[in-house]
Amino acid sequence: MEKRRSFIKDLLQSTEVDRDVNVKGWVRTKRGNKQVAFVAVNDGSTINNIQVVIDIANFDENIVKNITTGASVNVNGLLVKSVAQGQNVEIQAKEIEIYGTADPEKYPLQKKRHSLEYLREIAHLRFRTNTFGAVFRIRHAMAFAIHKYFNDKNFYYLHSPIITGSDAEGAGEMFRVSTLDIENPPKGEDGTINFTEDFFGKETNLTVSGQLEAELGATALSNVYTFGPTFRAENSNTPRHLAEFWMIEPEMAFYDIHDNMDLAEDMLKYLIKYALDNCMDDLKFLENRLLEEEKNKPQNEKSEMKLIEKLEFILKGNFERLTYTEAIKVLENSKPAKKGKFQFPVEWGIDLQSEHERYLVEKHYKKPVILVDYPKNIKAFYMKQNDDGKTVRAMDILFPGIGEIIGGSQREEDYDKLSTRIKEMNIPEKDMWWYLETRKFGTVPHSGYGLGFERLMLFVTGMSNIRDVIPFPRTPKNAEF
RNA sequence: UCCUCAGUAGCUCAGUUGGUUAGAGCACCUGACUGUUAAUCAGGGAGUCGUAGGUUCAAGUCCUACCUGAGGAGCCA
Repeated sequence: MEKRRSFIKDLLQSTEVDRDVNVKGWVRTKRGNKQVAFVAVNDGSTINNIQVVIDIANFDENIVKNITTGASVNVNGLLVKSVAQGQNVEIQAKEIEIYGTADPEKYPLQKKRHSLEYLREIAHLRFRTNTFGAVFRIRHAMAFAIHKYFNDKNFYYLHSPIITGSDAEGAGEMFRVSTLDIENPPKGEDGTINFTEDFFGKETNLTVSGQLEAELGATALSNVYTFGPTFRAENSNTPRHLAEFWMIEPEMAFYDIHDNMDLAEDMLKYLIKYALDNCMDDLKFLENRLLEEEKNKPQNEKSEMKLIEKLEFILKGNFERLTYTEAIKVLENSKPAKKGKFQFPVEWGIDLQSEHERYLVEKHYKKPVILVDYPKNIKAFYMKQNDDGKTVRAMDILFPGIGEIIGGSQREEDYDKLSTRIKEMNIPEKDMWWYLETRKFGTVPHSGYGLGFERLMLFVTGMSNIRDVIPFPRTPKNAEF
């Protein structure tokens, strides 16, 4: 009797009407009068709801009463052309089963729009909103597109370890992993904690980067990428940082820094195009949401482009590529520098501040910028040294509104140069023996980069807080859910 | 971690130089309406004013500390 369940996404596109269908989902709204009720049902397959029309006379009073915002329902009915404006098809209900009621007095979501801050406090339910439905459908699409992109390019997906015994990445503070009794840890004669009694027989932490391990893979498989969770115990309280985030780290043998930049730019464009080709309904919703949000803002705070326009714009042109040294010159000759408007003065050798990056991307070039050849003193030990003795082949890709979305480099493949640099920077060499051996045996020029998945998500969705593009954000003082 | 701002009904917010019984919109409930589209109209219930101290005849309002959130900065992806 009961038809197989259809997804609402498919029914809304169907031209085959006057047939029995079954949908299962959650009630978004109910409208109507004594005779007829209109129930908007959503099953997550699309941002759009299907309208279920209930002839009240044909249904038990309790059923109709319990169809409230948030309730889960099983609907059998006839898919028909809608006689009213607003939707092409709707379902004339024949049977309705309520799986679970949602007490309207207590259900925290209303038909009306909520603030993102409030929804963050009910992250277990925020999936049921249009905004987060859209965001997480896009998040899936982006994750899928990343695998597809690399797979189509002969990259292998490499699982780098989550637990790491090396703290040499230098990418930030780490979370310790230990099974020792925290109240009463075993101690050596000198009073320090004896980690040889710990689970792994040594100090271990959650990974801050899979890069070093990816490099090992690349020295045999040629092209690999990692895509996994990454953990940083930094006390960062910004809309761009998480303590737990997802990072994509491709690593390519026989790639120099230019090949590296080409790949990174191509990949970003591919991902943005994928979103435009596959997530239009959700993007349109998010675009309207942004317009609504900016309605009351003063003109100078409004975005210059609408969301979809902004994404299409990225596809059109090439990213601006220049060296760090050239960027410093541009900044030195800029209006804000001459008027003393920068809070941090510009000079060769400094690490660029947010205000400098934003000037380059948002004011000067007005498009994504790739900076290369940074001073070696402000970059990591593994980056390939240039012949000038001052710079390394590092590259950062800066996006409008986001800042650094990708950081990467050509890696130093020369054993002597690398081990000298490790000594100079006081990195514990004994922990790095395996990394150094790849330079001892059949070393090759190679490159790679790290893409912050949530930063990509910020850009693609137009959301402004990184906590709203990951299902369960982990930030300082917050690990609820 | 630093700087700034905020915390009042389920949600979003107003609340004057400190002064009667703390308000509005939405949501919710009840009623009306023969097809609604954030439905509409009428009525109703709803509050430990973030927490703890302090000043005062009197504190939502002033002071101190703390908690939580947001924005900016640093760290970075």
